[in-house]
Amino acid sequence: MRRHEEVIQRSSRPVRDTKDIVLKAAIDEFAEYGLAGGRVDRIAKRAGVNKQVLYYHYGDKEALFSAALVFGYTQFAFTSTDWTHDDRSPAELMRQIIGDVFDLVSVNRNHIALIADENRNRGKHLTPEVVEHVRKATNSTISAVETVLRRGQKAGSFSRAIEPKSLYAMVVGIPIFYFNHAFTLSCILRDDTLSPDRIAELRSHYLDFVMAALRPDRPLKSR
Amino acid sequence: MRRHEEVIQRSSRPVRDTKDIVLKAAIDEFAEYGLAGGRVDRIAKRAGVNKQVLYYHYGDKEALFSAALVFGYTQFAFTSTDWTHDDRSPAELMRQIIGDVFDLVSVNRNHIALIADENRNRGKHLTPEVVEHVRKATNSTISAVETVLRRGQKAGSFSRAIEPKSLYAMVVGIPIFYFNHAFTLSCILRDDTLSPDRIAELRSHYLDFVMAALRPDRPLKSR
Amino acid sequence: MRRHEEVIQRSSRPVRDTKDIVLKAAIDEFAEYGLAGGRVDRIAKRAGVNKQVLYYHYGDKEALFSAALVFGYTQFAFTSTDWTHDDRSPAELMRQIIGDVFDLVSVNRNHIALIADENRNRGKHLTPEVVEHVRKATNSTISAVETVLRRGQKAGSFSRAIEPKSLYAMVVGIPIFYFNHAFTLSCILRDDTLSPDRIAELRSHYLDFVMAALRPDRPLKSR
Amino acid sequence: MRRHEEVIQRSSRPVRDTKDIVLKAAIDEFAEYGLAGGRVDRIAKRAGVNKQVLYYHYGDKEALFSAALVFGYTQFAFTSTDWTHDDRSPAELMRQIIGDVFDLVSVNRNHIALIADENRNRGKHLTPEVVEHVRKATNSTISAVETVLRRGQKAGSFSRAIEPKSLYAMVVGIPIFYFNHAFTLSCILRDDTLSPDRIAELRSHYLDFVMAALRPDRPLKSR
DNA sequence: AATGAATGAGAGTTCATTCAT
DNA sequence: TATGAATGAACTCTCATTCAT
Repeated sequence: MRRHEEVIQRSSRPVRDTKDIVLKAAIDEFAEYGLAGGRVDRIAKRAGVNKQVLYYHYGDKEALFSAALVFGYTQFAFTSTDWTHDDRSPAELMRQIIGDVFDLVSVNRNHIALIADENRNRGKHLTPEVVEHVRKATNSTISAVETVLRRGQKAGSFSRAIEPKSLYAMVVGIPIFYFNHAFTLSCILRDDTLSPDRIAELRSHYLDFVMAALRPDRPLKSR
Repeated sequence: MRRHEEVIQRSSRPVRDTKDIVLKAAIDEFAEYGLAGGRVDRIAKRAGVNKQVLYYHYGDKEALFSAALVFGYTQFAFTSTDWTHDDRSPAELMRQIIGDVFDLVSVNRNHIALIADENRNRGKHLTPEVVEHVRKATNSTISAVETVLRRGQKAGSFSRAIEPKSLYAMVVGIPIFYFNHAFTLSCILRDDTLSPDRIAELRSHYLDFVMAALRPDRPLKSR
Repeated sequence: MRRHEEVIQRSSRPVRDTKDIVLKAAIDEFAEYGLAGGRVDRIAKRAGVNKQVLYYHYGDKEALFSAALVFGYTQFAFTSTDWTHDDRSPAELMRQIIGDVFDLVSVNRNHIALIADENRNRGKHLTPEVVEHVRKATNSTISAVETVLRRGQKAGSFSRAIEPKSLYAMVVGIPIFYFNHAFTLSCILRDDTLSPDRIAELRSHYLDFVMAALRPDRPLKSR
Repeated sequence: MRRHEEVIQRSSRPVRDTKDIVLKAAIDEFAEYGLAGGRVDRIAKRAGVNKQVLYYHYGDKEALFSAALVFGYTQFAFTSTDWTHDDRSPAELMRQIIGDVFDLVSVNRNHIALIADENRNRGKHLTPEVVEHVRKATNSTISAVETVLRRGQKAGSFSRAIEPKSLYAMVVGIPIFYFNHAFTLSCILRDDTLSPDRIAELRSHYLDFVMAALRPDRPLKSR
C-alpha cells in the first residue's frame, strides 16, 4: 500500500514542487533555529520527504541555506508601483514607500530572521550569486527611497540634510529591528510587541517619525 | 581595582578571575557563532582553561549563555549622567543621550549579537533572573529618553506627537540594526559599513535624523 | 529458518540481522557489566557495527536495555509441554517442571543477570510494555507449577500446606540465586560453583529438596 | 561564620565517626546504584563531607566499595546463640536458625544488594582480605546449619538425603533472592512483595517449606 | 583533616552526510 | 528519484581523581 501511495503522490507532485516544498521547510527551520541550530532531519520532516532529497536537490545544508536566502530576497522586493512615473506628492509617495517597507518586513519575518543569521555568520553566504539577488531585491527599495527623496528635496518639501543611504538604513532598520527583537522589546516595554495592536501602533509612529524627520530644516523662515 | 588584585595574586590566579575569563571567552564565542553554533571546546580554548571548568562554574552551555547575557546587560547601561538634574536644554540633552546610546551599542557589539541570538531563540533565556537584569540595564536609557522627551515637549521644543516607547524602540533600534547587519548593509550600499568613517557618518545622520523628527509640529502650520 | 535467510542474503546483511546482532551484543554486555557499567562503545564493538546503529535502531542506551530485557523474557518461557493434558503423575510432572525451570535458568544466565540489574534499578524498566512480556513469559511457569500442585494436592500426593505463589518464588529463586551468586558461593563453599559437576549436584539436591518439601503432611501424624 | 561552624563540628565529630559516616553513605549509595552506578559525589553529599575525605580515608572508589562489603559482612553474621550447646530438638533449632537467616537477610537488604553487585562483577572484589571476612561471617551460619542438620539426621528426625552445602545454598538463597528481586516478583505475582504482610507470609511458607523438606524419607514405614 | 577548584579521560548522544537498493 | 540504513566526526557533559591551600 505504501508503494501505491508513492505512485499516486509522485504523479500528483511534480519535481518542481518537491524542491520548493523543501525550500519552504528550510526557510521555516532556519528562521526558527538559525543555520547552526537548524536540523536537516527536521527540515526533511517538515517537508514530509526523505532526507536524501535535500542532498539530491541542494547538495548540502549550507547550500540549502543560501537557496533559502536567495528565495527570501526574491519575495522581499516590492514591485507594485513605478515610482518614477507616479505623480503624487513626494510626501504622499514617501509615506507609502516606507509603509510598504514596514509591511514587507512584517510579512517576511522569516526572511529577516535569515538575514540576521547571515550577518551573524559574518556574511559567509554572501557569495557573488547571492549578492546579485540581494542587490536586485533591495534596489527596488533603495532607488524608490532615493528617487522620491531627491524629488521632495528639489520641491522643498524634504530637508536637504537627509542623505539617501543613511535614510534607507534607518527606514529599513527600524522595522527589521522591531520584529527581530520582539522578545527583548516585549520584556523591556512590558508589552506584547507582536500583538496586532502594538504592531499597528509602532507602524503609525514609525511613519510619523520618519516623515517628521524629513521635514525641511527651517520651515518657518523659508515659507 | 580588578587590575590591582590581578597584580597581587597573579601567581595563583584567583577563582573569581577564572570564572570571569571563561565568561569573557563565552561572550566572544557566542557573539561570533551564536548559542547553537558556539562550541564549548572553543570557549575553553579561548579562555585557556580546562573544559570542565566551564561546567564547574556555570553548569552547562545554556547557563553560560545566560550568564554571558546578564553580564552584557550590566555593561550595557549608561550611568554617567544624572539627566534629572542636568540643566542643559532638552535638545542638547537628547542629542547627548542618543549619541551615548549609539556609542554604547557601538562599543558593545558582542552584546548586541547575543541579544539578537536571544531573540532568535524566541527569548528562551529570558528567565525572571535575566529579565531583571534586562530591565535594570535598559531602564537607565528608557527613562532618560522619556524624561528628556517630556521635558522638551513641555518646553515646546519637541513635538507632542512623539510617544516615548516607540521613540525608544527606534532610537535604540537603528544602531543595533546597523551593527548587527553590517555585512548585508555593506553589500547593499556597496561600502564598508564598519569602517570608522562610515560609522561616524551614520552616527551623525542618525543624530540629525532623530533630532529632526523631534522638532515640534507647529512650524508646519504656517504653511 | 533464520540461518536460511542468512545464507541467502549474507552478502547484504539484512536489516533485521543488524538489529538482532546489536541486541545480542547488548545482552552480553549488560549481563556482564550491568546497565550502569555497560558501555555503548563496547556493545558496538561486540556487534561489529557502528555505534550510531545502536541509536538508529533503539534510541538510547536505556531503551536498548529494555529491549534486551524483553528479548530475554521471550526466550525465558518454556512452552514445550502442555501440562494440562499430560497424564503423568503430579510428582513426575512437578519434578520435570522444576527441572525445566532449573535448566531454563542455567541456559539463560545472561538473562537472569539482566533481571537482577533491573531489580537493582528498582524496576525502573518495568514499563507497561515490559511488564506485559514479563508476565507472558512467567505465566507459563507459574501456571504449570500451580496446575500440577493443585492436581497433586487433590490426589493427596502433595501437602495441602503448600501455597503456589510462595512455591513459585522458591522454585524459581533457588536456581536464580545460585547462578547469580556463583562467585560468593564458590568462596563460601570453597568450591567451583559453576563447574558442571557442582551444577549437576545442586540440581539434583534442589529437585529432591523441593519434591521432599511437597510430600503430604499426614505421614507425620503417625509419629 | 562558616569557619566557626567547622571548628565546632570538628571537635564534636571525631575522625572515627567521619570515616564511618562515609562508609554508611557508601553502603547506601552502592546498594541503590551498584558499584558502576554509584557516584562519589553523591556519597560525599550523603555523608555531608567533602569529596576529598573519601579519598583521604579509603583511597579510591573501589576500595570504598570493598570496605562497604567487608563492613556489611561483619553485620551479616549472627552470633546470638551457641548452637553446639543448645539442647533444644534439632527441628526446633533448625527452625530458629533459618528464621534468623531470613531476618538477617531482611534487615541487611543493603548488604545483599552489595553482594549481588559483587557477583555481577564476577567476584572482582573478593580479594584475600575480603574473602576472609566473607568466610568469617558466613561460617557462623553454615556451621550452624551443618551442625544441627547432622544432629537431626543422627536422631532420625531429618532426612539423610540432605547435604549441608546445598541446604545452606537454598536456605540462604531463598530470602536473598526474594529481597533482591522484589520488583520483578511484585510484577509477576501482582502483589507488593515488600509489604510487611507479604514478607511475613513468605517467611512463614519458607520456614514450613524447608522444615518439610527436611523430614525423613519414609516416615510411614520407619515409625 | 578538610576544602573548593581543577583536570583528563571517556561516556552517551547528535548530526550532516553517504551508501545501497 | 526516493528510501531506510549506515557512518564517522564531533559535541555536550560526566566522573573519578588530584591539586593547592
